Amino acid sequence: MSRTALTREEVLEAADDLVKQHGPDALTMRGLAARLGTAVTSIYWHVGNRESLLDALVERTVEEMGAIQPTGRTPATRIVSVARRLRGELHARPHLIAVVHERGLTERVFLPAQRALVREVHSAGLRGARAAEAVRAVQFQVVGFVLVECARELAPAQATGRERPGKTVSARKDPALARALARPVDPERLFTASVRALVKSLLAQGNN
Amino acid sequence: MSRTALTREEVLEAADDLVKQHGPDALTMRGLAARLGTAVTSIYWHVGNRESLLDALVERTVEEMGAIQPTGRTPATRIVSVARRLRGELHARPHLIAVVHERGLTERVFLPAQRALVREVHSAGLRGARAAEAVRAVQFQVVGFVLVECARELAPAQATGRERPGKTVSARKDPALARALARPVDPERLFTASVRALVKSLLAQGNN
DNA sequence: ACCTGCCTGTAACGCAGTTACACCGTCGGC
DNA sequence: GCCGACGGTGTAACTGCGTTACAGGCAGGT
Repeated sequence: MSRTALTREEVLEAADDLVKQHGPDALTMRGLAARLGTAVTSIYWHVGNRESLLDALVERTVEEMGAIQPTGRTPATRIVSVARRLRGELHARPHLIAVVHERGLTERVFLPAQRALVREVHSAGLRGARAAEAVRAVQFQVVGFVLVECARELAPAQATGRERPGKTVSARKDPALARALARPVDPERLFTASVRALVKSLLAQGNN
Repeated sequence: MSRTALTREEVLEAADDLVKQHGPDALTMRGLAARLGTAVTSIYWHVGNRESLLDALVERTVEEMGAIQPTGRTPATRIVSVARRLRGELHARPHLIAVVHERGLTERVFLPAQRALVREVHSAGLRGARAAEAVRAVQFQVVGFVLVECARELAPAQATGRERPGKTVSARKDPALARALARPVDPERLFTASVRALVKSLLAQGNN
């Protein structure tokens, strides 16, 4: 009956498609089996269970991302470029973020950028623990930011809440600020500004 | 039969307990009913459905957190203190983070610190869009960091991966860095350092 | 006495992950 | 040629989940 026998790779491919298109919740074992024109048990035979399937998907996608190369002249701009590229890669795979987060595989997503960051931080003159701290600060910053972004996208009518108007003292003194805070965030802009600010401080010698 | 009639508040309280102790996945309608010694339908009568129940829990907890007061002398240290306190509050409620994140209510969790941040940023001399950007950068930084922290805690044997030893160029030149990166992260330390670095840059005038 | 609104319980529906078990084909050994 | 092992598939079930249709119970107003 079976067309040419089912392979693990086929299963992963179909699962990846499903998750890419409709998110991780849409990945059901029965649905996957139906899509492949086979029975549930075959899926289990090839990939174990849903958990392993998701793990395999994460691994697959992270490898597909590969390493990240910096561009720019100064170490600071090169680090920022790495951060932006990492964010871009992650952002292009929102489904991955969801899966990774709910499975606690965040470390895994740190790695593609790690080596590049180490190199740049080092060439900026940072050594030892200080350098490691800088690398990790940037990693956390990027991944954290992307997580927040993804979470925000899930909320349609975010309903910024019942801000009683004119409540904040500064709101009166600085209407421009109030207006800016009322406007929706421009994540790209905010991200670049944040990373730039963070990196600038991290690379400055002798601060604490 | 019923002891003294079931009330919405009782339901919320029990649900809160359940989530606090065993995480949001442990909150099942049947389990909740059993814990309250009542039937499932009563739960539905009082809170609508699981979604609304979770929403109500988030609302409850965020209100319980209340506003956050800064301490310290300079605006920078005061902002850092707000960030640390917000992190502390969130960290004391890991269950809340999970729920909030998977429901896309991240904005909600930004608010307790918002007013304090606005005030401090303003008193540091930032105005208008620049000030708003600074406030948001700190908010994203804090919440993002906590999200990453929570995700990491879910992964028991994180398995930092197959780092082929000596692969990175800098690993040879800077063994201290390699060692520091191999060690587990100290989140508290890294958080403070990151926020401090970010704030320092944000408050510096005339940078871009 | 009866109706109405609030509240509770019984029993089911549909869908999820998972698995026990029977089956079918192919291939190596006799 | 036969037979058993093994890789792979299919049927049908189990459990547990959120949710709901429906049948009441109990108070109070008329």
